[in-house]
Amino acid sequence: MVGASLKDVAMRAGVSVRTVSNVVNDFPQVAPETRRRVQQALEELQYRPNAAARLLRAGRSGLVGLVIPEIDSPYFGELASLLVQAAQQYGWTLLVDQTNGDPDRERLLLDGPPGQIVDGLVMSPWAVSPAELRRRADAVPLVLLGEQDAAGLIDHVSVDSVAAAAEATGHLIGLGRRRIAAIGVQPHLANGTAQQRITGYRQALRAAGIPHDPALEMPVTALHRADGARAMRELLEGGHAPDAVFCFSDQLALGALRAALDHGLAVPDDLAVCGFDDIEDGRYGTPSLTTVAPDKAGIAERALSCLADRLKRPPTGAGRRRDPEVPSGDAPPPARRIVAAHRLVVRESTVGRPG
Amino acid sequence: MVGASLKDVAMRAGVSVRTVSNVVNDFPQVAPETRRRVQQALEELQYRPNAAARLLRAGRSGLVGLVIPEIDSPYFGELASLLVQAAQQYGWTLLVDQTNGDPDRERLLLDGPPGQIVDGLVMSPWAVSPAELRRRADAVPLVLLGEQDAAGLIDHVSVDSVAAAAEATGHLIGLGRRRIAAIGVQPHLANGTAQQRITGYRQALRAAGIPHDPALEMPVTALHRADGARAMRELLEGGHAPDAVFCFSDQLALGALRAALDHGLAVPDDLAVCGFDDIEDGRYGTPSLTTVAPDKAGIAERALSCLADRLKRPPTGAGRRRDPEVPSGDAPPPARRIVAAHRLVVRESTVGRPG
DNA sequence: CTGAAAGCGCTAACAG
DNA sequence: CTGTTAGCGCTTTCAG
Repeated sequence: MVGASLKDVAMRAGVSVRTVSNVVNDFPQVAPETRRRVQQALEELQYRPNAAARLLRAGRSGLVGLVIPEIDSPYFGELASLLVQAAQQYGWTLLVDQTNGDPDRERLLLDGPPGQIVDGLVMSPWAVSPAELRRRADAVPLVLLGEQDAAGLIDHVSVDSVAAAAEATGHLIGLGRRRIAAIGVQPHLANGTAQQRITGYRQALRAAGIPHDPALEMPVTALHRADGARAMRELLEGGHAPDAVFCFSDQLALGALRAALDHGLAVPDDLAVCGFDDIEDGRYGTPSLTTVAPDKAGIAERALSCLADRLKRPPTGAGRRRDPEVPSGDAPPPARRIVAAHRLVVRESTVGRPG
Repeated sequence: MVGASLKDVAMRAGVSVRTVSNVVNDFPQVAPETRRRVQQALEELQYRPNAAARLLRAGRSGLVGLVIPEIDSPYFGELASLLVQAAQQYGWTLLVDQTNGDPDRERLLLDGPPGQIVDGLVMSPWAVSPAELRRRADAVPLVLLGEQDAAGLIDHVSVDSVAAAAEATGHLIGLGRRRIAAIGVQPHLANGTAQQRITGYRQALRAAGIPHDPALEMPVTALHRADGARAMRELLEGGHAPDAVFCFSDQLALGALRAALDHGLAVPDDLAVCGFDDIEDGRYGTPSLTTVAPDKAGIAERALSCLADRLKRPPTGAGRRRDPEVPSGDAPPPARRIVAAHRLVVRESTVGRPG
């Protein structure tokens, strides 16, 4: 006893499957009396439309996927949660998967079951290049998250990292700091996040006439607390002690903060610390963390609305026909680059306790 | 140009779909030469098996679902990440969804697209009762996470929360504390987590001959930092100042910690704080947090191995026939209750800085 | 307004 | 070893 099919319901109600289908899908052209009978049969048999069959035939599952490098990681966690909720507004169910930044897994999720079953995908790529993603975007409507330079190839939403990093650095400069370190350089990653943030950082220094010291730009392998702590320790032990540090993520900042405290430094008096992401831990730690807050809700909302626009076009399913000779009438709309808002949130780690 | 089907490949290779299917599924009985030809056609046409069709026909998608109340929330985030990785060992792709503890959404995910498309489900229910879940477990193999009393109805893995809470409380008592508060009572929730932890807490107090003071047992509406901070403030302002507090989650503890610090208390001297979950924030905060560490990797591994056992039984797909008259030979194995390990991790929030 | 029937892409009897 | 074919459950065209 696994589930009743349309046929079962049709037999019970004494109608054809067509009519049952019409009722299930709320099509108007059904006589009230017929509809009633069908609905009763539906109820009695506990009918649930088979998602696989629907998908095969209609090419729509009502599912959208979110593919991110790490689910644990407060930033992506918060974003995922917001996307799940935003998706409900569109009548979609959002499913999340994790790549760990592994290129093979990024490809697998795109090509395999999740990518095929889903009506559209929101993805934050770390390893696969925009050009390669572009090819898959023919198969699944795709919206990218993050700063990688998709160069107009794919729909894409992110904050202006260059400007945000410049603001954060400017805030530190405004506090009178001069030896400002940057933690979070990641030359090996395909996504341009770190690249853009270091650019903004340097811009702000230059604008203030502060010479740029490469020894203060710390690379990391990942954006976690441990990496931030390690970088801070190196800075402190290397004799390059800064009087402020701008970290490319809150997790890095939290790690750096802990390392500085362990080192006997007072924050913010000896060292001002600024992060990026505005995760919850930063708000409740001691001292609380000054940070760049991307408009996460806005990012979620705009990513999905962007996806919704793509999905207005014909579904990829059933009646589809792949005929290279006959180009599909109207060209797809050009890729969009959406810039989400951000703001600098000043807290204790740069200005101390109020009162 | 959406994708080549088996038929397309068959035509190109000059064989039947059967043979192509055999090659794709790595069946041995294919002549080497034929196999080669087919493989080439596969390659040229960039063939990807259609997941929907496969699922419809074979009743297997290779996907498993994880349904949790909140994706943001470090504990579930870490668990989700571990489950994603463990699933790869089994050749499954794990998809995560969030319910916010909403009963309707819990049901929806079980009945609708995600629940139907997936081969099995790992779920941490908050609102739907075990009895109701039991009914759905006929449709999807289901493994529960957390403490709710499934009473032998459904496979189920969790730590021994009573014992763990007693250990944590015992640690506080061993430190010489006597006015030990508990933060995290949740009488309204269907999952028995809070209930079990308060039970362990009281057990430990009783064992130490410490009278139990209801004014020290603080209810919360959610397990977040803000709730922990609020409860702590009430405790402090209500004149019931404790000398120690056991919080039912690390997030609560982190919130309580911040509130205590804001209040001018020294931790652990004036107030010792212990949490539950061992999330990363607790390890890197100042002071670092003493906590009960559930063996998350073990939970993930055992949940999936449990699911794997269920999946050895016939798939729910295609050839299935629902005939109430003919009971399916062998009864399903009885529900299992798996207890995962935990240990108390002592850090600064109860014993101060070492050295 | 409703029925009959084709077929989405795949797997797996059932032949040969 | 390989070909033919019957569906899985659904949507949808085409007729009434």
